Amino acid sequence: MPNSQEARITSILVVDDHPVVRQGLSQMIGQEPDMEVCGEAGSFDEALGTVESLQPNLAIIDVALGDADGLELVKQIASRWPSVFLLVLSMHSEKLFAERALRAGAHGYMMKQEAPEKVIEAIRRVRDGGVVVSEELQAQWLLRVVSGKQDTRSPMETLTDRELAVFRLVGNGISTRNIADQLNLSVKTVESYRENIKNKLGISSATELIQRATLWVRDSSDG
Amino acid sequence: MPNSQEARITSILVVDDHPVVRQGLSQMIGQEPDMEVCGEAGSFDEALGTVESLQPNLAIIDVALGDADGLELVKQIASRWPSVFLLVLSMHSEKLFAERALRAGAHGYMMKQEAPEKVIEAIRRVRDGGVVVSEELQAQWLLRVVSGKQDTRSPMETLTDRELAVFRLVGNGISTRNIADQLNLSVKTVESYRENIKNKLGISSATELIQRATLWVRDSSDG
DNA sequence: TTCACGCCCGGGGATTCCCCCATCCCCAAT
DNA sequence: ATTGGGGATGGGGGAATCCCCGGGCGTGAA
Repeated sequence: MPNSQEARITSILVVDDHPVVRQGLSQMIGQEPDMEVCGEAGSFDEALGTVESLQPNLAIIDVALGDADGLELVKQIASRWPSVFLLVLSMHSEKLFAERALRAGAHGYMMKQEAPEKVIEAIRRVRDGGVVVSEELQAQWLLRVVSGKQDTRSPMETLTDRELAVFRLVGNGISTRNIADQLNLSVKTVESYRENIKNKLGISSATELIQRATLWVRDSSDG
Repeated sequence: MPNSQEARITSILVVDDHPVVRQGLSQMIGQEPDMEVCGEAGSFDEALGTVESLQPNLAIIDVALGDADGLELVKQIASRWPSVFLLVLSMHSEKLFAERALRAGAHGYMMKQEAPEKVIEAIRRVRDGGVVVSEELQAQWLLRVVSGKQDTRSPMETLTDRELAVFRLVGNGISTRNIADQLNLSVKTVESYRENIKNKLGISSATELIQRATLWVRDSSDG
């Protein structure tokens, strides 16, 4: 069983709305002998279609697919094709998205800032059934478990997946109505999310909300 | 059809804090016969160093270099090595950064969402001394030239004192009502100013106005 | 003078804001 | 099995705003 390489090659689907990033990942993966890129997708719907038609062993997914939500894509793929391993890639801090990604059904989370070798290594570990998060975050989670129930999370980390998705779209300059259309929700629901966000972040007005969201999207940091 | 290809090859420096993106750009460029990647940089300082040591013909620069500001890098390179052509790449909408990039000294602005062929084409046009922005923005700027006199001023400079004051307050997250109180004006007056600003800056919605004002206030305070 | 333009204000319909609240579902603790 | 928390979804309704339209008033330039 340790032979016959052909059968062991991991087929990978790359999902990112930036062609440049897809190209980079495909190139990196193509240089490895034990994996290959079987397809690419640049949008939410395209990703679902290609997962169905290509049946990859693994998918690499960006959390920010333009105005679409990568975490939502992870949830849908995880529920409809549970055998597909999922590695989430993002430019955002792990503190904010790693836990959400894993809860959504992903097997690993990695930042785009990481070196190519790290990404390749992460793919192998996810493919082999492992879980990938940064060591700092692992240590932090362990600490949280050991030290009891201290909630040391920052306000941003208390946001729900949905709230965070709305927050990101607000930062992209999308109106409440368009956010509702984008997420297939009622305008009233989006309004509720915006209120919740404001409460959790200690924001009092809509203009401040747009401000904070704009700066957050631009700096892609946490806090 | 020309000869002596060697002498015509454009040497390019790729500046981005994400290795994956550098890999993608390098790969795309490497497939073209008339250009090559002579180096990569992942940070502000590294970029300055490699420009000095490698003397590339052209540099592709991301506006978001981690904590550093890509536009500031553009300014410095443009002033110290004026012969280096600069193409700014970003994941953000052109409406927010394209004009800033050009005024900082870049010769082109392109979004990462664009297809690889578009990026390659943009490199060639910048290399040949051209300017690259999206067609929509070109049309918008042309319209401004045609409709009025040849006003080479930045749209920001066309704002009147009052409009600028309102713009600054909007960027600080102050509501229309509070702006009116603060300036001892009617709410309707402030609304009119906001409308005027939107017209002059080519902004269509209130959220975009807050976005633009927020970003403007942010980097007119530290830079 | 005329004319352009900056400044100040208003009407009015559409939309959003903002604070209430309700329902449903899932899951965990009791 | 019951209770209770939290998340997701959305409604009501009054206030505030957005957004396009318009008007006056002053000043300086043609």
